[in-house]
Amino acid sequence: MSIASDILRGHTDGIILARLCKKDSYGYEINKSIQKITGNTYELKEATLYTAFRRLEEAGYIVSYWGNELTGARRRYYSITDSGREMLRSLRAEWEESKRSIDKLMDESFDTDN
Amino acid sequence: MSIASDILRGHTDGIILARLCKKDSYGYEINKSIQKITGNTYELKEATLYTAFRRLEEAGYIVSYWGNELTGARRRYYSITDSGREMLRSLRAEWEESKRSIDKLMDESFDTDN
DNA sequence: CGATATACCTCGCCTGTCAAGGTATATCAG
DNA sequence: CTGATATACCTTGACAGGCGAGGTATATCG
Repeated sequence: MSIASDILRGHTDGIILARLCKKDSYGYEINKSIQKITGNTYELKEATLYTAFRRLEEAGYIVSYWGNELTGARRRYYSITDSGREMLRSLRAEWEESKRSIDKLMDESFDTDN
Repeated sequence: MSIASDILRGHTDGIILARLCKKDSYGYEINKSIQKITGNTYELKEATLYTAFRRLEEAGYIVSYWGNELTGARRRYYSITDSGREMLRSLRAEWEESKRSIDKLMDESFDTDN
């Protein structure tokens, strides 16, 4: 099962930052690791991924540099900044909070008496 | 803390259907109950709510009818259809699945060895 | 030599959110 | 009686993120 793009939206930035918080990486690798971790459930389309990189770099959350591969295609590496780490912290908190809310709202047993 | 609109997106339909699965209701009441349940964390803006009703009704997931209030402003009630109940089942499943994936991806302790 | 994997990128469409604006009824304080 | 607030509905247009479709280049393997 693949996840609707409307659900992906809003998590893209956090997911990328979370990956980069582990280690510097590049587009292709990040994409593969996301697929691997989720067993192909969650997939960022390339266009989505690269627009996200532009957005995050412009916002100062990541910086990029070219790798010096001696063979194969060139890679553009990304590195998370302090400001990016802080953003990530806040996105994780938002995720926990929204998860709780959505769980309540989607739960069939939950009820109000208003 | 309020939740970013990019996270709301993708859950709006499911949340509305979940509310209507309990009982027929109308826009204003649904909105208030969402706020109450989540302690004002999750808030659908009116414009968003009413666009969602149009969308869901056009898709055949809900039907509407005017209430016969003897006093106060008129209310348009919504009722979930069989097709809507089926959609809700599938949205709940998608939520569980995406929650698991995003949890893994946002988790700081999780790692790959690729 | 053609297919496949790695690796990058952009353009333009589509869709859902929402600020801003509007309508109408009822209640309550001053 | 007047103004504020709550209830209750609605539309328009701007905006932003996802992504289909298209493109480039290198390396490997049958």
